[in-house]
Amino acid sequence: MTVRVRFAPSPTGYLHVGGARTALFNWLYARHVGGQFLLRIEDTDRARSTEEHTRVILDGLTWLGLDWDEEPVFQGARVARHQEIADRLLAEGKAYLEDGAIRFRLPPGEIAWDDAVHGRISFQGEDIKDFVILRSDRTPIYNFGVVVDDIDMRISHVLRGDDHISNTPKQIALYRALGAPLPVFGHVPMINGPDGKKLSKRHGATAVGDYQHIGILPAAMRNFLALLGWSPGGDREIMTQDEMIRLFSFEGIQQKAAIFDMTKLEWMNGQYLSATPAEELYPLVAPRLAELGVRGDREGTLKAIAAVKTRSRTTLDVARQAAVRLDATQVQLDDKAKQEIAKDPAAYKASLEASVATLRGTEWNTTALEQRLRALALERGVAAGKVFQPIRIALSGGTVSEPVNELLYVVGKEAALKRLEAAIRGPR
RNA sequence: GCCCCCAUCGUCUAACGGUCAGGACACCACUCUUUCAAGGUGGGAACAGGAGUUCGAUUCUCCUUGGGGGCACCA
Repeated sequence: MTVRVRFAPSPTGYLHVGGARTALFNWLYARHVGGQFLLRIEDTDRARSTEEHTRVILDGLTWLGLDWDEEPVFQGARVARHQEIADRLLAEGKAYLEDGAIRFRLPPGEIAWDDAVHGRISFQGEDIKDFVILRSDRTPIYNFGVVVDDIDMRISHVLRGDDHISNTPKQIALYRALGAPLPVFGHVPMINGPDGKKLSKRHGATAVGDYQHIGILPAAMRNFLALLGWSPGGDREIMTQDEMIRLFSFEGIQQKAAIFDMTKLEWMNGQYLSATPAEELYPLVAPRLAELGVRGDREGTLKAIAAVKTRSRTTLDVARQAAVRLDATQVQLDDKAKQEIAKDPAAYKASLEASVATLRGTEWNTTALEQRLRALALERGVAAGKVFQPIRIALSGGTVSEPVNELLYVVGKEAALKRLEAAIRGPR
């Protein structure tokens, strides 16, 4: 039997991280067993979904590196089919008419299934009310539409959020009434905000687009999401997509809701940033630089990216720091830098003057720069830091950066000397 | 109210009857060092509670408590 799993988002114009994770689990499973990953879009007239809304979902999945195997199926396009099946149920006496709507008659008795993540879950038919499958205007209700579509799509595994557990017995009853074989159901736990409540907009960024926007790399997001509620066992943290596919299993899925930890996501993003070559980061950073009004040539920008990426947590960070290196107008003294200068303005100035004097005749590579500045410190009888830190401040406006010799190199000789001279002329 | 799910450091988790309960994020030291980050070393930090089962329970069963979800002519 071919495994066919599907992700079924509502086209709300917004791909929630919880949904994205469910999609990722479905996708990982499909790829793990060599099956197919399909999409079923839960659009209806009521949800007033648009092409634009659907686009956001598909783009989000693509951004995360998830691909699908067949054209997405749209619930809204299958109304005639839903009506046909509902009428059949009505004719067979398995459903009845009430106020013009068709209501499914829920048989008594146990309804249980072996959940892929929870194990056996059992409900009693008596506890579940008969439910409407076709409204009086003959449009289908979700619980009915999914079942008909999933049967027609030959879905073998339904992996979805925990919040669907109580829908499952209703759907199983429908499968039975329709004489269709049951898929494997699996319910993955929710993702909660820091307060333990369902992750929602008031917790801040909850859409994958938000994370893309603040400069999270898709690979980092994917890795982080995979580890939220799933574990391959052991101590693995950073994994490639292939490793995740190879290691994925339902047994590793947690039964407990997880809390979204932004700090860890940023840490993970930092890991990926450090490991990603500047060339790959360039297309992500360049547009940010443009937004900041910085234009630099590709080569200079690449140098700047390489210099700052290990100290960054997001591509936005990278862009901000690169901007300072590429464009003097982006330099702004921060509070710590001001304090540092204020300790002894005269010494700050004197040190810079001495540095400028030696730097003018220095060959512009990191080795030579370090040698000359260290020699200068020796000459002046001060610790190396006394020479480096004023330069760092004058060049970057802050007290934190890559090693100063590299900073000088990245900024470039002409621009660096200009900045140093400006700093000597006057703090402002 | 009824039904269902869940419960290991603050957070993400490992453990599948016998471990000094391990790792990661965060935090705190120390170290490295021209600053910071990274790295390295070390530290504090958890089995919700109570009954069983067992020679032995974090692990199996039941109860309590606590959290979450669902009970639409929404999806």
